[in-house]
Amino acid sequence: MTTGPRLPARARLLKAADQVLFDQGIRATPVDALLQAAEVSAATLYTHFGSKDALVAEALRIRLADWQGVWDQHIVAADNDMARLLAVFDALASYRRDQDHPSRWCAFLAAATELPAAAEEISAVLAADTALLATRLLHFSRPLAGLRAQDLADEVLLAYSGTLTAFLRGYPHSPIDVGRRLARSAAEAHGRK
Amino acid sequence: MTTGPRLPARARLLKAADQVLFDQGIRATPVDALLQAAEVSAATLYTHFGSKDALVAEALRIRLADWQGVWDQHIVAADNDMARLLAVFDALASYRRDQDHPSRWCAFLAAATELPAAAEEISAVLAADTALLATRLLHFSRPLAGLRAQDLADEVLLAYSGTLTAFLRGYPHSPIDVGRRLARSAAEAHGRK
DNA sequence: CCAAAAACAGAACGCTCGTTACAGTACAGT
DNA sequence: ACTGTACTGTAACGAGCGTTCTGTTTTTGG
Repeated sequence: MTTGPRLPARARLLKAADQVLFDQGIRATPVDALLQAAEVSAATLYTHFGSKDALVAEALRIRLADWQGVWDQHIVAADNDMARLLAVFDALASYRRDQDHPSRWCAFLAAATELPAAAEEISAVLAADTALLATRLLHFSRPLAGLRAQDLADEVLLAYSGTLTAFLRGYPHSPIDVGRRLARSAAEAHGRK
Repeated sequence: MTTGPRLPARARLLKAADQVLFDQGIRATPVDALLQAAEVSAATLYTHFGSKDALVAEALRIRLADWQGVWDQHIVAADNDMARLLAVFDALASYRRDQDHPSRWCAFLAAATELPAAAEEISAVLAADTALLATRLLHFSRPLAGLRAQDLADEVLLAYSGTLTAFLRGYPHSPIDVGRRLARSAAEAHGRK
């Protein structure tokens, strides 16, 4: 534990939210548990965020930005078209290995499921995540599938989503490897034509 | 509307649970809404099931049995190895087309997400669903991938799960078709080797 | 060093939800 | 007709939750 000089209350709250909420469940975690994890008083939470939902939304936005950053790193490290397309799986592996971001499967999909009547704010993050994936995967699909790029991008997004879901199923065959294989064979199939 | 001679209370409850709970959200739907949808009084629910969670569990078990039945039909209708492997996607399409079973994406995955501290009873259904998928897909993979059957089965399960998740994302490119394509190219890739 | 802002602990409020209790009604089988 | 079972409508309870309030203490900056 790198306990440093103790973060300010707002940051502690966001960190606790990210670590507890998306791992134990959003609705299943009462505000009190969050306060305890963040070592913060109730009043502080509500002066900073106004509501639990707003804190959830902010934590989701930050998680999306973090995730995007990790993905970026794996993209620049890739040295060919196929590796760039598959970088999303390496990014997922490294993001999940990071103990700072435990989560049962996917924070965005979980939020959409747990808060169906979610404030615009919350469902917007899942939309943003989906849009980010769709845009980038389409971009990386072009050199591999040409006119069929959209089809390949759809397929890789599906493989990626399936990988996330496999964590929820507790399926034992290292989902990330399976997802990568699936995406690769889809890409090769398009390349052949 | 085929309003028949009105089902008994227990059946009305299970039907309402299946239709409302898995579409609007399990936790998001209060018991009162269920009672109203089933046209049943509170006492009746609790004499029959004992708790909301028990009703959820029973509705999930029935849904799994129904789904398995639909899948069965599409398996026997298939006339070659590839069609049998891909029948799971046709079954999904026909199950979703059925107005009796609306659901935002997948009842079992939703239940696992919404009720993380779920009674053994509830999480067991997701485990049973996963086991059913794993077993059957492995069986249908064998003639297509031989020794690599397990790998292919894992891949198809991932494609299937990804398809379900795509509904939650609201992704616009008919997820079932994408999933089927993905599964097919995985199978062909194994067949080639 | 002092004033202003930020954070604190803890109690309390109001609401929703799951669940139960109660008294009354429809209807089956014998 | 009688008895038991299934069901109804309504009201109430108790717990848990998100949120707010009060007064006090700590931190910060000029």
